[in-house]
Amino acid sequence: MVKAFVTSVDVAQRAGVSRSAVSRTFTEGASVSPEVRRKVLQAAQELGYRVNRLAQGLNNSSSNLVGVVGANLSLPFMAKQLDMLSIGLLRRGLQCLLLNAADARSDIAPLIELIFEFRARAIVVLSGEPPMSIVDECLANGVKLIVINRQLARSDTDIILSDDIAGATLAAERLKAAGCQKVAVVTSGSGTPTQLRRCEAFSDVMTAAGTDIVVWHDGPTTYETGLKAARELLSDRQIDGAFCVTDIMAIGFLDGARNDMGRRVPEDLSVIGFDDIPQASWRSYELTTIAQSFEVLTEAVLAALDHELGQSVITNVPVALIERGTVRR
Amino acid sequence: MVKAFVTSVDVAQRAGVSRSAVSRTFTEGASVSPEVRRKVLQAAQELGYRVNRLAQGLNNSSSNLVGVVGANLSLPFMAKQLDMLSIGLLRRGLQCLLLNAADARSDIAPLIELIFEFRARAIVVLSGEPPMSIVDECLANGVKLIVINRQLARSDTDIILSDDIAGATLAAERLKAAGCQKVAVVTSGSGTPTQLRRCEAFSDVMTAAGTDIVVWHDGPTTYETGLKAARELLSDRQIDGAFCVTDIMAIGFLDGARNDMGRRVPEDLSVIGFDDIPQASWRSYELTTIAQSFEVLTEAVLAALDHELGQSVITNVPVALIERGTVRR
DNA sequence: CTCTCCCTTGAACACGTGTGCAACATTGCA
DNA sequence: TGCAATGTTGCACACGTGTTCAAGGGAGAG
Repeated sequence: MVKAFVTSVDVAQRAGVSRSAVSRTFTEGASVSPEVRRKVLQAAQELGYRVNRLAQGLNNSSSNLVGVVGANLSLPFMAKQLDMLSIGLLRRGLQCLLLNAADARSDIAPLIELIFEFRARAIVVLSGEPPMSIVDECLANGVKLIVINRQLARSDTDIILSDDIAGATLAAERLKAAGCQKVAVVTSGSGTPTQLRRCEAFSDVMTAAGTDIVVWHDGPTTYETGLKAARELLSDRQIDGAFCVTDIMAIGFLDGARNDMGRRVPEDLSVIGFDDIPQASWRSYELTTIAQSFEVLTEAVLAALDHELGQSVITNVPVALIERGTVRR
Repeated sequence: MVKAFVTSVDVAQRAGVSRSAVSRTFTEGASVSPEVRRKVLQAAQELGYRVNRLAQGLNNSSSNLVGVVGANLSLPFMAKQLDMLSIGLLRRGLQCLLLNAADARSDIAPLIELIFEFRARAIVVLSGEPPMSIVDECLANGVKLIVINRQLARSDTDIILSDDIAGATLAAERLKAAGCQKVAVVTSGSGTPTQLRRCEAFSDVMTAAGTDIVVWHDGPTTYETGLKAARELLSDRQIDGAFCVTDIMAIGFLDGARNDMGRRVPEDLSVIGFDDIPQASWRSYELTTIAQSFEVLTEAVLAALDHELGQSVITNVPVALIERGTVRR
């Protein structure tokens, strides 16, 4: 350590006032005379003073940090979510403590522990399942817990869910309207609640309509998984429709169907995805998909930050069918 | 605030020892008897004690935080970079304070200010140009500054650069070998140092070889920009090669060339990109590109964290040509 | 038994801030 | 002039740690 940071004591000394005056100058709505304020600001400027947020946080036993737990940040859906969230937090004067769980199936408990240790104001879980015990600890310690698209059977936590069931139903109806006779459902082997819900809701509608369905699940939620699904499924030439529970897999599936399995889309095969990631609109795909508004989702998280502690607000992010070119009209 | 967190005083009381003993139990290499340690650990367990990292940081006037400044996190290149970096930091026992600059051209000074206020151990700049004054402040306050792919003419800062010049040269040689007669260079209008270097180095090689080149630049670094470039450039039917300084633009360019401008790739037109983002290997693109190893880049950043303060280490991340299918053989 | 040495323990301080409280200065009004 | 009311200022405390320092205690050697 070469030299310590400038403290409020230094500033006070230079300005010839008490340390309290310095603190008050930088505190919104505190009572300071214009004269003192001017002197303090000048001294602070000259010395290069910055508030020590650690001390600040220690003092009011809470920081402005918000812990964000995510995984697979390079997947488009997660990246987009994190991008918008981190901007929104910053705009609200909050800072984003990013904890990357690396693997979607890894245990996030130690990461949440870390967030506690920093006395963060809130925890946002984008990936993984928080252990139940955490919920109580959050409540006891005044930390807001916000859970996105996770299965968490608690009535005292903010939960934000994209409307998977409505979305999957929209997808099913659309494929039925396209006249599909035998339909594949493609999902990963990770078994996240979101994917399970989509899968199940879709299957329900289809079986109710008497349409043949075949469910395929394996591997992580990636492009390669979609590709693999196409190669394995499409040897069955009867399959003329597919619902991929995630755009990233849908895109892989499309590529496999066209390039490896010689299908024309949408003439021979209709494909529909979920999420509306940026790549879905790329010219090579023009993927018909179920969109969930990233704006609405982000706003919901930010709004949840202001909710009462222990209040349970379940926000459903609305979905909409985006017609592009991968389903027969 | 419903209730305060458990403190070391509470634990000490319960265990019937002094607070020092508690602190020592949780400090690596401190001297505690096995008996006391056991009692402390048990009490801590029962009460749910966690260290307060704010107090900890205040005490040793430095936190384990590392400030990361980025922008456009949803672009694949940035997302991948952030993903690997945040994992690496966590593995080393450091926490990632993510500051999203939103726009690549926006001023990052206030964000860096924030990092200072948190007494972070280091600042990693992935996007934007830090003001010169920051460099001195970092030095004065013992904060490590690590700059990635930025133009920063300082000899006392860690700078990590992908080898843009070598990469651009590789690209140029490859297009020459493909027999291209008139070549376009596609870059964004943002004028980031990396893009400028690639653009310039490529142009140098090509003009030296006497090959016709036309430089196009406009808009942000996005898919849409690449698309637009193709539409505007390819009315000129003489153009038979293109170097896009970023994969994301190369992919847009490819889509525009094939779908809007009726070009066959690589028969009529050779396209080469830079970065080797995940999408470049997707079956619909199979983009020939210049790869920079994300692993090497990340390792370089992590290694830089251990360097002496004020030491200048310029790391060149090596590049390699990845042959796929968009350049004629 | 005495002395030395080593290990363990608790008290006290420092880290930098926000704020309650009491003292003080100033103004307005009667 | 006297008094109340208002606005400003400094002192002192609390926030929760890690660490220095001196003291205590036990063991081993002479």
